[in-house]
Amino acid sequence: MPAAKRYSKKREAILEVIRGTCVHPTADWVYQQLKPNYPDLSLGTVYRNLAAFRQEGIITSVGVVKGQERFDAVTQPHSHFVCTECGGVEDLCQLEQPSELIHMAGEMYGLRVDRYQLTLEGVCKDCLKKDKKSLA
Amino acid sequence: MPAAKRYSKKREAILEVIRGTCVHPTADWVYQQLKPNYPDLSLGTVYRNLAAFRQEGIITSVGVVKGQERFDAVTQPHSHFVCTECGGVEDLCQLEQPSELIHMAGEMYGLRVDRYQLTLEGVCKDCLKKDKKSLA
DNA sequence: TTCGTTGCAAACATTTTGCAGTTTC
DNA sequence: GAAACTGCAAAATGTTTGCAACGAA
Repeated sequence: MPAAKRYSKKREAILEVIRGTCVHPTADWVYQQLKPNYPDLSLGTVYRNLAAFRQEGIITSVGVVKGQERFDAVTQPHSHFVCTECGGVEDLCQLEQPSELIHMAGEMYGLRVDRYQLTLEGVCKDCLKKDKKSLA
Repeated sequence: MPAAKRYSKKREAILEVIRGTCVHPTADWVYQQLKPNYPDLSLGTVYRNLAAFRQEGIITSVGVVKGQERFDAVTQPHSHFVCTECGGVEDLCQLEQPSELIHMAGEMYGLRVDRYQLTLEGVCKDCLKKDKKSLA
């Protein structure tokens, strides 16, 4: 791991992409977005930078959905909904966080809690609509 | 996918193993546990049965930790703590579930919520102890 | 005898890594 | 010029799958 850090146009672009979307992208999604403007971009670079961002705490991981890790530029705790049909991930910002509960849990169990995440799983609005249609 | 279902000693054993532990095992962990008693057991069989159990709702997935999926024989909603150092997963049964919140969220966003999960992430008791020691 | 189940190994998909060339400072 | 960054491709990892043999009903 490098001690100092240098500027990199591609790194900046990767961060911009993930900050500019709410789809909670995969590494490959970020790569596909940038490829047209950066034809010599490598998927490995995207992985490397995402890993670095995460370590710096600039981004966070929502978890693995259908085998692919999903990232999020919003690092403050908030809830997510994962659609098991389309794999979509939505923010549920209006859902309040059980932060007191979490704090208590740490003390109760003797743990250091760095992060927490409430994840709901089910079928999203669009997929529900599609499913209804295909039944007809 | 088969319509009817037949008995299988190995399937039973796999279920027994996952029901008899609280480590939230990986497929490979289950495999390693059974290998001594079932020398001709195949890892593929473990994967196939775990997938089937999950589809039947007999087991559930806690998520992917350090690249490996973790399973749980307890299917009713409860919270988990994941240690980012050792990869251990603990149940936090005493932590009450924000079930009303979840119910509201479904209606608010027009979603069908099938499952939810509160996951805390940090460093567990044992790893905290180890870390302290290695500092000395 | 039928057809679900399994072992085995090959196939797959995602992610990581080594290295040589390039870019930043 | 030193060291970080990148492209490329190979490697590593976890999981899935095809097929022939096996086993339960």
